[in-house]
Order: sequence, then structure tokens, then C-alpha cells
Amino acid sequence: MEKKLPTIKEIANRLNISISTVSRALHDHPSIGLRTKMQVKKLAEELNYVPNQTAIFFKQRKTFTIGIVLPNLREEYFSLAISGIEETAFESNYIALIGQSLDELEREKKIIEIMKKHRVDGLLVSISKETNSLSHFEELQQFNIPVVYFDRVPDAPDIHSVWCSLYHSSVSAIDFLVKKGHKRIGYIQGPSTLTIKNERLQGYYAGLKKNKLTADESLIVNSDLSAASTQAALEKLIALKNKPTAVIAFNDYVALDAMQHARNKKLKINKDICFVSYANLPITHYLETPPLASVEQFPYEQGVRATELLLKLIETKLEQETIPYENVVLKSELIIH
Amino acid sequence: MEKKLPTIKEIANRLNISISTVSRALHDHPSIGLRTKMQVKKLAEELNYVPNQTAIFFKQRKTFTIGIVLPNLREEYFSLAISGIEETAFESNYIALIGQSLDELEREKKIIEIMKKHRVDGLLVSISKETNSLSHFEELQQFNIPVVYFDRVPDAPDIHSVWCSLYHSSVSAIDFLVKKGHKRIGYIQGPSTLTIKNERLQGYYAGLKKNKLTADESLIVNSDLSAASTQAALEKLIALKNKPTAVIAFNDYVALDAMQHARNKKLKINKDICFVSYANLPITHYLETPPLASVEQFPYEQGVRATELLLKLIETKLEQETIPYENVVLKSELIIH
DNA sequence: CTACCTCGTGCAATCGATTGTATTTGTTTA
DNA sequence: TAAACAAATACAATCGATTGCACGAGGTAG
Repeated sequence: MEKKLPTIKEIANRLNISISTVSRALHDHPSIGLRTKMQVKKLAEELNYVPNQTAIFFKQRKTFTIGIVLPNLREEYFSLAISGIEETAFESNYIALIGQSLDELEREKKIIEIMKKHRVDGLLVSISKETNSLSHFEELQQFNIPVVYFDRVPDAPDIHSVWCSLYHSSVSAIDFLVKKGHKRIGYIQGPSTLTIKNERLQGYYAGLKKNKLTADESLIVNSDLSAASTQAALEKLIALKNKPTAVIAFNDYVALDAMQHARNKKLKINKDICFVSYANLPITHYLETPPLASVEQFPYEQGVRATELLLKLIETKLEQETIPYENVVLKSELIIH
Repeated sequence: MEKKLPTIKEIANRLNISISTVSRALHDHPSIGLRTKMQVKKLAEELNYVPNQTAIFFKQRKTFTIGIVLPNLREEYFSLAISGIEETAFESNYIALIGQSLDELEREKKIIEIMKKHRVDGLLVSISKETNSLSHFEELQQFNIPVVYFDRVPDAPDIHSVWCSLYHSSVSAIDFLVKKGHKRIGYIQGPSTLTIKNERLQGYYAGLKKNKLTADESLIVNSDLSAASTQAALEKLIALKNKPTAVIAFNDYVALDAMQHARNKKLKINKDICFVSYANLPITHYLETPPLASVEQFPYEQGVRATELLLKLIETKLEQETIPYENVVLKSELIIH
């Protein structure tokens, strides 16, 4: 009644041969006779034999498992990335373990611990808001478990990473708005822990300069990404004597929260105030009045590239000694809606 | 240089004691001396020792791993479910392997195979559009690997499942529209493979009857959920002599596609034509004109409940012999926007 | 007829951790 | 002083699969 999954031992017993013969037969080893091979394969099929990855690990030192650690699974942005990861891993017969840090450092650490326990062959990481040290990741590298950071990449020298550069698109966003006649352009920033490279802001300044506009610090406000915080940020902007006519938002969600609030404040979107954002999430395509433009950051593509890099690291690990650190930088694109 | 993760054997060698002593020391076995225990624990800490789950499996016959198999990771609906699954599993020290069927039966089967290979302790499944037989799942049950279906639940007797009943909310949706003065209410159906229980349609008929309206088959149209198909479906409805003034859509995406198309056809949303939908995804809260109402199906909650049930099945598996099939049915709610 | 080779199989060690059963060491008691 | 006992630790089998090596049967050549 309580059946267990069949093992090669069971196949061996049933056919009255040794387990080594069964193992070799299943792997088409040349020294096994054709008849035996056929018998073994037939019985394996009948019993629905599936090798035990857990046991294989002992000899191969591989689990064909990769770990994904990211802030959360609810944001479409990360969903798209995971989707790319899963598909790429699947093609190479790897499977993924998932863990959400929920932007908490402690949870991130615990997840890493569990992944270590499960002996993942490598890790894909998008760091949490609270991650200020990489010690829990460095330990992995020490044990020869490669780590590839993607999207939310820490600012450290010796890492593998895949991310999307926002500098040029940020300049383009200013160009775009200036061409539309805007001279006062606000910027709603995200939390500092998520803007380590701060390309958005640098591009913002560069874009202003390029268009011979002077930067005004009062036009730069902060949001912790919650709706309330974004509303407060917008509030600050529209309370200015010299209000901005356009606002660049940290991401689509911030833009949408800000737009909703602007509407409540009886401002006409795209007339009184325009919005440009980052991420270009598919959901914005359903909006009647989406942000005028949004910077596409290719999360799916990032997931694919990060996985490709990780698998390469895993598979060359054994042969080579020192693998040079690789940093893949995708170019974002300003998409005009 | 090429460090391997430390093992109890290494700890044993360094302290010149046997591996069994190390194992027992780490588990606070009473027969181990206090001094030895302390030494072992100290060294384990220093070496960053993490037990090898893979090896533990042999003795415990458990991997503390559950498999999630669902159509895709891109839809917010499933993202929310996974989020609930991950959080619930994490609390009980389980971790999840993920696989997308991409609504293809073959891929679903292959994922099951890989999950079997990895010896998951149990599976959470939302079946693909193409899944017309459960043989690949039944085989698992045979080997005592519990399967809990959620959301997209097959219509079979002997299964564990968690889903959200839509019948009463469907009636409520009609009540709601009738109260608003609508007499001709269209319905855009989804593919038949996703509407096995067909509670939406049954509720639709029941609601009409309850409100003394006669059902008109020409008001029921089909979409395969692609934008093009949804547009064609709406086209059919608005081409009728006696157009509907309200439309119930299979889900939010269908509603949004239909609304966009209606707008293109110069129909005024909420004036010429109203929409009610299913799912009530968070994204719709950002819309200027969302569907008038949407049926909340609690995907996150479904994920949590399904995981709770699965873990219960896993943990009672060993003790009990026959576990009664359990079907958790959540009640949906019509949310008026 | 024997020496040697080839082909097909079996034996046994291994991977990391657990656990029942020795075995050692130290202490107490008659 | 020896016997008896308790405390602490070691030994060894086990889980499933892989793989180097050994071994036996049969064939061929000298």
C-alpha cells in the first residue's frame, strides 16, 4: 500500500542482476549487453523509475538546483524576472528554489542558510532594501557557490551582476520633456538603499545641464514607495510657488500613486502636470492615461541573462580556477506611450 | 582554495572524535558530555557548518521541499498565490521549487518528472489549460506524495483542493447590475478548459432568473483570453441589434481589453456600456475607470490555505493510513469600485 | 591444450548524516 | 582489590546511485 518510489536496487532485485549493471544499463554504458539493457529499461519504464537527485548529488556534487532570492513575488517586475529565470533554467534541466526576503535582512540571511542546506548549485539575488553588508553572500563564494546579482545590484567590486543602466534613458526623459516645452521638471526619488548607483538622478542632472536648465533642489523629493509617502512627495512639489509642469517618478507604481493624488487635487493629467516613469510595466498599457513615457528596464531579459551567466559559472566552475567577474549591463529604453 | 562546505566528518577529524559523537552533539543528545558538546558547537559555528539536506533525506525520507506547478508566473493573480505559498512554507521551514507549465500539458508533465526526481515532499498544482487527464498526478499519489490543487482545480472526485467559489458572487454581480437599471447583460466567457465547474455561467443564469430576466444566448460570447479574441467577442456583443448595456468579463484582463476596445469604438465607459469582472487584481485600483465591480477571488489566501493543507498532509502522512480528501472552498466577494 | 583476450557482470567503496549497538573509561561499592 | 555499574564515546550499517576494479565465461590463436 505505502509504495515508495522505485530504486535501481528494486530493479536489480526483480531482474536478479546487480545494481551496478542496472545503473550502467540506464546510462547506455557500452559494456552492458544489449539484452540486459533492454530488460532494464523496460522494467524501469514500467515501474515509473525516476532517479533520485538527492542520491546523485553525492557522486556528482551537483543538485541541478538554483536559488532565487528577491524582495518579493508580488511585484510584476520581479514576476517577469522569475519567469525569465525559470524558463532559462528549465532549458538546461535546472530547477529553481524561491525565497522572498520581503526586504528584510534577517529573512534574506535565513533564506540563504536554507538554500545552502539544500546545496543549490548557484544563486540569483536581487538584494533587499536593508542589505548593507554582503557577508552572508561572500561566504557562499568562499565555498565555491557562484552568486549572480541582478537588478538590485550591490555596489561592490568583486561580483557577478546583470543590471539595466538607466543613465542614458534618464537623459532621454529630460530631452523628451524639454522638447514638449517643459522647463520645470520634478523628480520623485526612491529610498537611498535602492539607488546605490543613482543613475536616475545623475541622468536627471545631466539631462538638465544638457538642455541648459538649472537644477533646483526643491524639485527633488523623496518617497519610500508607499502610496502615502508618494502622495506627500507630490504634495511638496505642487505646493511650490514655482510648480513643476512635469514629474519623473522612481517607477510606475510611484507615478500611478502620484497621478491619482494629482487627480484628487483637481490637476489635469497631461495638461496641468505630466508624468514620466521607470519600469514600463505591462499593466500601464491598460491605463487610459498612462505616464507620457516610461523607461523599459527589461526585467524578463535580465532574468534570462542572469541565469545564463549563472549556469555558465556553475558549469565552468569545475574546470577553470579563477573566473573573471562579469557584469552584464543592459541598456534601458525610453518608451513613449 | 577550492573549499567545500564543511561536513560533520571534518568537524570530527579536527576534534579527533567520531562522527557519531559530532552528530549527537549537534542534536543535544543527552549521552554526550557537556565539554564535547561545546567544542563541537563552537567549531561548527566557526566553520559555518550547515547540515546537508541531501544527506539527511536518506535517513529522514524528507526533503522539506514542496513543488509549485502553475500556468505562469507573470500574471499577478498567480504571483499573489505564490507569495502566500512561500510565506506559509517558510514558516514551517519548507522551501518551494517552482515550475511554469505555460499552459502546455507536455511541459507540465516534464516539470512533475523533475519534481519527482528532486523528491519533493508534496505538490501544489494549478492545472494548465491543456490538462485533460490527471494520470501524471495520480502516479504521485500512488507513491504517497500528496498533491493539493488550487484555483484551477480539476473536476475529479478523489483529490485535495482549495478554490474559490464564484457562484454566489456571480448572482450578486447580476443583482448589482440590475439594481443599476441594466436589463441586457452580456457575458464574455473564458476557454472551456478553465471553466470546468462553470460557476460563473451558472451564477449568470441564476442571477438573471432571480431578477426575472430571460437569458439570451446571443449575449454570451467567447474569448480565449488573448486581446484579439476578447475584442472579437466584444465586437459581437456591440454588433447586436439589441446591445447589452453591461458586460460581465471572465477576468480583469478580459475586461480591460474589452474596455479599451469599447473606447476605440467610441463607446463611453459607464455610460454606453458598463463592465463587471472577476479577480479584482490590485492593478485595477490604479485605473481611472476600473470595472464597476470585480469579484475578489483571494489568490493569496488560496495559496496560504493550500500550503497549510499540503503541510498537514505531509506531516500526517507517516502516521495515519487513509487521509480523507479535503476540499477547501473559499467564498468570493463582489467588490464595488 | 593452454595462454590470452574480450565481453558482460558483480563487488565494494564512496558521498553525509543518523542511530542501534558495542566498547571504552572512570567511578563506586562490596 | 575486584566486581559492578554508569557515563561518554566509537563502530558500523544504512539510505540510492556511481564507478574503478576484479572476476568468470567464452572464444581465438599459437
